[in-house]
Amino acid sequence: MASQREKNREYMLQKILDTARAIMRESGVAALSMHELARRLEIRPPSLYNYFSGLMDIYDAVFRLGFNLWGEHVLDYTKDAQTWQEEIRLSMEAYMLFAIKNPELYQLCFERPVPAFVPSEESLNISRGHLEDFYSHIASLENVIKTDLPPEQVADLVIAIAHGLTALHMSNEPNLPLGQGRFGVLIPAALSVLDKAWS
Amino acid sequence: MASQREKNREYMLQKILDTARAIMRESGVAALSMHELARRLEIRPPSLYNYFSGLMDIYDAVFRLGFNLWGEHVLDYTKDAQTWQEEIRLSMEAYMLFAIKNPELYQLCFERPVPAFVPSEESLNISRGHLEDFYSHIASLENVIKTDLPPEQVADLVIAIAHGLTALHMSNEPNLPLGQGRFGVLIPAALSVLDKAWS
DNA sequence: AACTTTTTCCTAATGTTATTAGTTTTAACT
DNA sequence: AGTTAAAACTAATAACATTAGGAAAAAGTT
Repeated sequence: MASQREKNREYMLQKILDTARAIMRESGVAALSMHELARRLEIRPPSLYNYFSGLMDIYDAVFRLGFNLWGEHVLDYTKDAQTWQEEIRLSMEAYMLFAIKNPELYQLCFERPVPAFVPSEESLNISRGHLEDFYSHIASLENVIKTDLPPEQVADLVIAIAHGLTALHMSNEPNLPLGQGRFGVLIPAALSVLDKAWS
Repeated sequence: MASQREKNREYMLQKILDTARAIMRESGVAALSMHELARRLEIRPPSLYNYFSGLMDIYDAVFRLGFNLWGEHVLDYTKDAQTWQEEIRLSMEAYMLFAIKNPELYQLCFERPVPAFVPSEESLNISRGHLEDFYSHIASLENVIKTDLPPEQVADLVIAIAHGLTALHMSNEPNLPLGQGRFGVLIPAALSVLDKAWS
């Protein structure tokens, strides 16, 4: 029983976030501005303050959206893993694939392209939650991965490799699909190294 | 036989770059502004245009400075390596150490904290030169590293791991010294994995 | 030491941005 | 149809980069 007013508000909020993402994707995450946003929505900049408390609040909403999509994406992409090698390969692929498919969300969530934007505590908690999930996922593989490293370090090392490969892929050949390009091609190489070391 | 005018100019150029680095270090790379710079130098903002063509030109000069220092730093830090393992360990340590000691240069040179800043061709060529150096360095180890990967991929994988560990160290615990913290501690772990895989 | 010239610095102005205050319009609810 | 709350507007402020044009200063020259 959402009132008409609530429905209108929801609709406008959605429209603002969609437009914000479009601007970030077209012109870079940092190109988002209240003026450009208002221009595309055919309203005056101050009207946006009826929906968000400021530009950073819009970034924060997109940040939260990004991590929610990220959570679903990883869960779905890694769901059929049978071995720890597959688990780690799919995790790395999921990371890079998310960046390729949603460059604006990847940049905002995993890099720091807008220095003035600092995610709110609430938003950070969402991202921390996903990290915890990954930690316990790796912890459940403790007995099958043959290494002296504690499971948190195994997880952190995997995260670091995935992040390194993805960051360099995105800054060199962001348009090449998964598995292609100077760094995109290296996920199997990284996995083979881990496999040889931990089997 | 530098004239007085040339000496004055050199002195002021140096003072501007030093102050720019101080601002970036204190308040973040993106906090650099002509106004703040002029404020600290006790001049009016337009006067800065006698020395640089604009804010982005100042970023470019610091970028170039950063890569020049980076080149010297790596050369010096890795000079005593005896084995390929040591070579790679020192390379990774050099990367993270440079970031810890010069966070403002690391961010500007290896991340993209100021989206409006795009390094000039001249500056990019300097950075490309250092990459080439690293490539040929790794290529010279081709016969001692036991892997099917071509040397460029070995180098890229090492770069990606070093970058991933460093980026995450800097966004989590930038003040902890080399070898400490969640990601700072992982260089030996990464090296052990590579050693087991490629020995 | 006086003169000339170039460099350096300044003031004033333009256009961009985020944001706030206060008011009017719109449209939902009664 | 009337009431009211939401959502839009205009106007204004303050920070910023940058340009134009002129004043001041310091170097180079006689």
